[in-house]
Amino acid sequence: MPTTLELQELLRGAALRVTRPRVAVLTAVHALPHADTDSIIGAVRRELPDVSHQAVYDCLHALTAARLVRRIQPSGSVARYESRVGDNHHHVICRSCGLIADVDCAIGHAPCLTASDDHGFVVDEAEVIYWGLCADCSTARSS
Amino acid sequence: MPTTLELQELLRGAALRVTRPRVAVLTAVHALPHADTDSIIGAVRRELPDVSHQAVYDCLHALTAARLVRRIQPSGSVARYESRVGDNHHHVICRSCGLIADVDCAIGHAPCLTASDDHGFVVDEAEVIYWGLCADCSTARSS
DNA sequence: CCGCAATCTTGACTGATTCCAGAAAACAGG
DNA sequence: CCTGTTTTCTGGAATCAGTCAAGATTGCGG
Repeated sequence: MPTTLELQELLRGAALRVTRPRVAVLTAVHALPHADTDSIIGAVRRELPDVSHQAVYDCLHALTAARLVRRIQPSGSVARYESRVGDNHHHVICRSCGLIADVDCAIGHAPCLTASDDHGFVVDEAEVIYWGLCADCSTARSS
Repeated sequence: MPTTLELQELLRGAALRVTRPRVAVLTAVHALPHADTDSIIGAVRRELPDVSHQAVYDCLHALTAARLVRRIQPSGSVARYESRVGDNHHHVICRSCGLIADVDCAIGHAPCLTASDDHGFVVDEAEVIYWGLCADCSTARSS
């Protein structure tokens, strides 16, 4: 969990102005992995009650563009954000309760980046989502 | 491209009633790979001008539940539907123009289904999305 | 300390998708 | 072929995430 100072350095390093809402949004994303926008707005307002939802959307877009956070959006879910960036990890998602967990790729560092036929595409990222049931839901269902 | 009769058989085989809108929706999904809902509504209405958008949504849900079509929803895009099901293929998506193409998995028949640490999840499907630039956009950009 | 932009606020708006209740159509048995 | 039951379709209204626009603020380099 980075300190406020470290987060400010992150922002400066990305050539972004350091504003209270941005620090609060960054803090929230670090504190709540895979949170949706609503949860982030809630967390931000616990510190700065008067931040508009618009500001949170703007911050999230700016942070995403600067690669300080990553946006993920599994089918049937609203946008979610996470702070782990640049380490090429993937996600397991529970079909029943929506729980999301991180997984490091089984194949290696830059996994699956080779499609068998790339149709002329220049591929720069492979995103993998594993669908299934989390431990709790799977137990609940089989009993 | 299956005939209308074959599509009707598909519906019957899935224990779904054979209705004109359903056949039209199935036809549209087969004819327009990766089409969004609007395009499908348009295609359906070319044959049956009076179908409501609600009926199309219902059909798509019913067909999805019956596994006759597959719903895909990449980040930042509306829901799209495709007719290839059960053959474990994946998608390349162009970041610039949104073009979607099919790719067979490079690793084999049931690829990537093994996460390195599954967190107790029972995984039943791995979905892979390759992000990049399609041939056209990549040419346009480098020139 | 100044001034320029970038950023934030407010509030309305869009567009995709869903919900609801009544009307209509399809399958099964007679 | 005909009726009843069940499922589907229609049309309209509601919801919800996310976006737009204009004006007020604020961070930051000089």
